[in-house]
Amino acid sequence: MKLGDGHRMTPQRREVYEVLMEHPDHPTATDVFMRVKERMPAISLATVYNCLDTLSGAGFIIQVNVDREPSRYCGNLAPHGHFHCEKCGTVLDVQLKEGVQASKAVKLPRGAVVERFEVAVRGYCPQCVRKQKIESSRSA
Amino acid sequence: MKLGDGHRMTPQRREVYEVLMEHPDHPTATDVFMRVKERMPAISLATVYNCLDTLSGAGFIIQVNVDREPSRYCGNLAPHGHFHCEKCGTVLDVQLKEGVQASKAVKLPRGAVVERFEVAVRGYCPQCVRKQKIESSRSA
DNA sequence: TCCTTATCAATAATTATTCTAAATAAAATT
DNA sequence: AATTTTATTTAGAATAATTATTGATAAGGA
Ligand SMILES: [Mn+2]
Ligand SMILES: [Mn+2]
Ligand SMILES: [Zn+2]
Ligand SMILES: [Zn+2]
Repeated sequence: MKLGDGHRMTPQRREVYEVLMEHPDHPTATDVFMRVKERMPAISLATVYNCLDTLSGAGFIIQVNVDREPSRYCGNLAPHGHFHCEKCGTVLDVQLKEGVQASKAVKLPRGAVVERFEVAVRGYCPQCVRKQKIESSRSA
Repeated sequence: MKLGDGHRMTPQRREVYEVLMEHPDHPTATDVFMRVKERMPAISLATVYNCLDTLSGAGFIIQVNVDREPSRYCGNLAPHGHFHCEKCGTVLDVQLKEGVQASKAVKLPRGAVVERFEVAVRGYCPQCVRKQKIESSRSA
């Protein structure tokens, strides 16, 4: 993996990247920090932030924002949307259906240039919905 | 306008709401603060935050998040997406084309319950694109 | 009226993130 | 190889947006 721009693939960057690939669960910077620390105890949170920034700047990973919550990071480079569970906080990749793209989905102002298109769905994940149902049936 | 829940429509809340309706340009909390302050010099930024929170909690306005930037607020309750200009920071409402809704646009995990569906487009607004073109043609 | 709840504004605190500065390391140049 | 330059890491300080706390004030209901 080359980073370009005179950026080097350092051990820290490699670990950060590996961790993201091993567990594609959209961890936060702090999550990544804790995971990398297991194998590289001397690493600092600031370095993890730097690595995540460099890697996303170079296009190897994507920064995913969930409202005002801490940013999460995603190694899936295919176009996709995100589902955020409001109960348990899980973030899942969701595939965009065929033909769902900026120019098709919204009426863009004439002359605008599109750089990015984001689709986010918020709600309750199947697991949380199931639990909720069980609880409400018990109290009924 | 009733807020429900025992929440009152106070003068501060009314001003905050009015300001949002007068200029539907997706102002930040600080923008709203500055605008309200003109007519209500004693108001504090914290109160503006409280009002924005109460109003969005009650569903009268929508909190719009632009990456990690400060939240913006929108009085347009119709379903719509947002276009963010990466050059000048403008946030524009964009209409969703017919049939663009969560269940149609993405392959949701089976059993998930949708609460919200957000579409964001990032890029350069027509004005910035025009300026850019003029500049590049001048230097060419 | 008395009691409860809601609100406001000031300020402190929190949180995520970025910046600073010194130390280290790799790459490029001599 | 030695020197110079550039990139990187780290710890800790700083920042910016937002939230929580608190004490004072104001409604609303019994
Ligand atoms: Mn993803
Ligand atoms: Mn809007
Ligand atoms: Zn869940
Ligand atoms: Zn613009």
